[in-house]
Amino acid sequence: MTAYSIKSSNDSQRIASLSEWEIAVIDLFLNAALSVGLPKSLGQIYGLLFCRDEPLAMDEITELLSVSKGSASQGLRSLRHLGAVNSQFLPGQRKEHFVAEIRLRKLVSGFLKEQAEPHLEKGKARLSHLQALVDATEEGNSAERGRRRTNILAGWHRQVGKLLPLVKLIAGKTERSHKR
Amino acid sequence: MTAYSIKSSNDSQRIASLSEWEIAVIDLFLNAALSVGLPKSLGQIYGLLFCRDEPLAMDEITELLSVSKGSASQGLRSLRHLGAVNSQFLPGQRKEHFVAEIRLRKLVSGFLKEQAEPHLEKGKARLSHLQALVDATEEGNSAERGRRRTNILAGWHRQVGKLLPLVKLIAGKTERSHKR
DNA sequence: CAGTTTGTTCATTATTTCTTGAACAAATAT
DNA sequence: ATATTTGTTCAAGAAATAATGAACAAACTG
Repeated sequence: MTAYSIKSSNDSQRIASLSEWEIAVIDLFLNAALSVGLPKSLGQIYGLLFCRDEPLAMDEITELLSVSKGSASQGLRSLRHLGAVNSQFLPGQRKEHFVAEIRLRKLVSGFLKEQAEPHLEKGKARLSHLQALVDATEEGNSAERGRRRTNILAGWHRQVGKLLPLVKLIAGKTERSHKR
Repeated sequence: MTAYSIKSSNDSQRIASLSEWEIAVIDLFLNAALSVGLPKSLGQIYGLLFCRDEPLAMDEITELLSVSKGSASQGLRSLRHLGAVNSQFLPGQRKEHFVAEIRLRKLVSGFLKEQAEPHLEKGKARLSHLQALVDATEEGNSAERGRRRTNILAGWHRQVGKLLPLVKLIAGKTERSHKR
């Protein structure tokens, strides 16, 4: 789980090596990604960008992490969708360069927006479907039970709908400015 | 994704069939489980128990869902760890019987306790490790950068630590009593 | 205590998910 | 226009994860 090219000390040349602490950070994000159900390459890429002050281009990423071009391309796309990285085209440079978003609030809300909200939406549809099925059930124990359960689910749905915005809020609440 | 034995109407015999709305509920929980990174069998089992008023035994579960004994056994254990099902031994009955926990607050807090908190704990250890690595880095750009990043991570860690208890609270906040 | 019933474990198998890399497209440079 | 650089897509392979079922253990039963 750790096989990058380490660089012992001085740091001036742009790419081609990771310091030990950077490797540890990358590994940290790798694990964090897995634990929220995202592919590990997303974690690695974000971790690397998180370490660096200067924007990195895709080929620097593939080299430093030894991941394929395909993974880097797809990974960066997902990270952009999640709002976890931003890209910029430096004037004069052909390549697109990537930077990590480090504001926790943005990370959390991006994650919720991409991962949680779509499920909530689908849930709404499923609830109606369920409602219809219960209505189509001939009266009896089952129909009655179905109604009770549908009500519970609808209540949960409401609750979670209220919860998400609050989480976003709180995640940014006491956040201090980080000097760059 | 839907191949249970459906039962068209009247419901009195204990097991051996699922009504249409129950199948829909089970499928709903199957999807919910996958979306929070749990195996689908957990979702199915919970979904089934959620539908029923009476406690079910393991063999009823395996039969109704056509899952293996192994899956049911392991699935029920996980669900118990998560606090999502409770078991009871009815007097006179040999078999253990299972019931779904339907209080959202309990479900959320169980989930967080089992899934999130351990990661937070590990995170603490990782942060110290990281700190050590940075301290061991010879002074220069990299060390300075490492310090800044470590501070950011420590801040996030604190934030998330504050967030979790709040989520648990809010999840139960306005919950109404559901009649049984 | 032999015979059931009930439930767990774990090696194998099946399924799902991720990664790779080569082929392609788009944009810039010569 | 042709060649080069940059980035995307997607089928095939690799890796990770979950499900199965047979062998086992434990607890009851007569």
